[in-house]
Amino acid sequence: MTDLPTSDQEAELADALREAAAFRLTGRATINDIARIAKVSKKTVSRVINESPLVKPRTRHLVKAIIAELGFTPDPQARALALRRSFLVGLVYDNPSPQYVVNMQRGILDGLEDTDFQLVLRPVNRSDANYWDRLRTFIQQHKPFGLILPPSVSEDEELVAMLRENDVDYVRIASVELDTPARMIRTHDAEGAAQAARHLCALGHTDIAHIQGPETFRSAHERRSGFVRGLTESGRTLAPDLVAEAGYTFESGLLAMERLIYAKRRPTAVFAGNDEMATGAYLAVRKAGLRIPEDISIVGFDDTPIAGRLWPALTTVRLPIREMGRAAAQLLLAQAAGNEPAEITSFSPEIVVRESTAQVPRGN
Amino acid sequence: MTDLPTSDQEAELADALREAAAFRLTGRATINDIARIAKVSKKTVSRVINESPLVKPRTRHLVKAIIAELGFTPDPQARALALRRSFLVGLVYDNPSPQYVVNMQRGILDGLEDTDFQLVLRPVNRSDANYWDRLRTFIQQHKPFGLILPPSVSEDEELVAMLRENDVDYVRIASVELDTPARMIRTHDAEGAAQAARHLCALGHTDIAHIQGPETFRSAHERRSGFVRGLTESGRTLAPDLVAEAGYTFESGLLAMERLIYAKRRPTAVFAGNDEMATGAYLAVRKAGLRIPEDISIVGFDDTPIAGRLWPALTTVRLPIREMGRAAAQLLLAQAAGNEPAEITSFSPEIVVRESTAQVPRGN
DNA sequence: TGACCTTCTGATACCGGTGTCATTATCATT
DNA sequence: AATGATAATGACACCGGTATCAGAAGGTCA
Repeated sequence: MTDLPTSDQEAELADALREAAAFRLTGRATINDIARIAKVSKKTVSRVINESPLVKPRTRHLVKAIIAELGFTPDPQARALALRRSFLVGLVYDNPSPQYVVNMQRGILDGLEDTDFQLVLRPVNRSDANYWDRLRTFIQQHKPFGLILPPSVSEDEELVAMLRENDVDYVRIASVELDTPARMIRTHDAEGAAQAARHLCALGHTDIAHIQGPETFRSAHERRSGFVRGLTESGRTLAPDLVAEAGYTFESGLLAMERLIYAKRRPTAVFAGNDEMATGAYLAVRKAGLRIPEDISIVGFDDTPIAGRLWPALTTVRLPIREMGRAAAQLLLAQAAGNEPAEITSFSPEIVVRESTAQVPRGN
Repeated sequence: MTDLPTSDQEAELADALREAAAFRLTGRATINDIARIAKVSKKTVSRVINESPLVKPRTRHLVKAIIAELGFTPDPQARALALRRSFLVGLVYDNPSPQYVVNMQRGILDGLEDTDFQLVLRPVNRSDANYWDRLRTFIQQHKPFGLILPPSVSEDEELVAMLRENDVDYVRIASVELDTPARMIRTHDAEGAAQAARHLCALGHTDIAHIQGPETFRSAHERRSGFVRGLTESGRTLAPDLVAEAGYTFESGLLAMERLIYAKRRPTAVFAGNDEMATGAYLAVRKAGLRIPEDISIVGFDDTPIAGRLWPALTTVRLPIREMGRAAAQLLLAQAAGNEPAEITSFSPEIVVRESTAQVPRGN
């Protein structure tokens, strides 16, 4: 009965809206203003904002109408204070590839669009002894809602333990299964690397080298072991002297490639652990007066924007980094809403064949 | 007399520190805890935190000692609520060059390091009609401490007016003088472009083209007019049919270069308005089967990381983007502290000659 | 010594929300 | 119509800081 529209109720609503309209230009409305105009307590308004089921539909409609009329949005600072938790989402990274990070940022921003959450950047230096302390200080001060941890930060179990202690949500992005489906985005790097191996083998290469990422990155291991698996499937092996370790950076890729070029047996194809190192490899090949792909084929990993800008365009293993960022943000929001996905969100990389790979040169 | 150290005072301090130490592991301290232990009111503690001169030295030392002992830091959310102003610094950008933005981010993060301020990212789309509304909503909700406005957002006077109305500090980064020294970082793009012109003229080029940035960017104008000035000084002119407008993006640079290559009179040198477009130009030149720099010399602008990763390495006009970001952050902090610089902070670009430019080809 | 002026300090309200818990409507039952 | 159970609401304290303003402490001067 009570919830049927009655002229009585409509009059009440009209009255309130009139009052709201009059209030409108006074400045920004607060929960108190809404409560006063709706003639309810601020707690009831708070309930409406938070979608509590404990509000009579009639009341809810009235309050919502006034909120809409005044364009009211709750103050994030006040909420943060009361909830002991802010609306910041931190992206913590120690990633040597800037391209990777930008793309991830974009994805996270996509996922956070039209929410109250703000993305804040927390670059760290894992090799710095007090990186840990600084991050803990940040967390305890700013009480971020959650953190997004791309590789390799995602692999730091101590860090994660600290987050749990401090009751901060997080999402880990990694190439191995490290956590529950609610807290994890998985990439199948090994599979992508195996595809790269198959591609090079299909082109007839046998002297195949690998520029490996740093030992401290799980992804570097995954990519290498997947690559080895792919080679094995095709009856090839990865010769130990054709593996050069580098640091996922351009410069280290350049140096690693130089070592390979001047090795006893020069490879005809190289798989670099990421695009950044592949770009360095390009330069080393050019400096040596060799041609890509005629003399040496190169394959990268990630498919960051630079891959398509190089010449010849880089054949690489595409990881949908931006989409991963978006998924990570959404996963964080889902945690907030209490929704636990049943399965790990995972992304499978796929090789993108461009122009940096070709048949093995004759005479080899 | 009162301020001389007395055994009495030392005893008081020791007592308080003992109590503080005992408190230590109870959790995170608040201003109330400090006040209780120091036996002063919270307002006095607040005064000490805010460096108010109205506190007796003796009291100040006592309170500071306890703060240090407990590692207390004021809660940013509570402060934000009381001050009606948060500790967020927003980077608002609508910049087609991701490299530019990353570098700027880094600089800002450098400048904000070890402060309470957090960098939040606000990418916008200036051509989107409601970009303005979204930004206003952000500002009114999150009450950022200040915003950093790189080109081209910095040129939007309406936006700036809105910021003033809402009492938000800001720093504008632009190639023209748009504001007071306290709110402005200036780059002398025209001078950099003139250097590019002189460089190309010195190499003997006469058929010189320009890939211009979008009309909506002041920097595009500055760079073009500076370039024209440089050419004029050397007795050359910029032929209208050798100007191609593009959008500061890789793809648009590619298309613009293609137009130039297939123009009636093919240029022997091209000055691109930024590195992103220069990268596109590289690809167009390669696709046409031409060589850099033997057939065509290319100069970029910005010196983003990609410049050194291209082959041949790109000759470009270096803008210290990261340093500019740091300076912008520091300027914002200076505004907070009430320090007004007397002169505009400005940065002069400088040409970096690499391998993409050479003597004009024989026969031209 | 008392009047008066500074310099310090603290009680209290406030910023704009949320949590707790008691109280009031509302409804189904008997 | 009275009863009890459940749904809906509000009073009040609280989150951790800052602002206001009155009052206390200390110093100067006649």
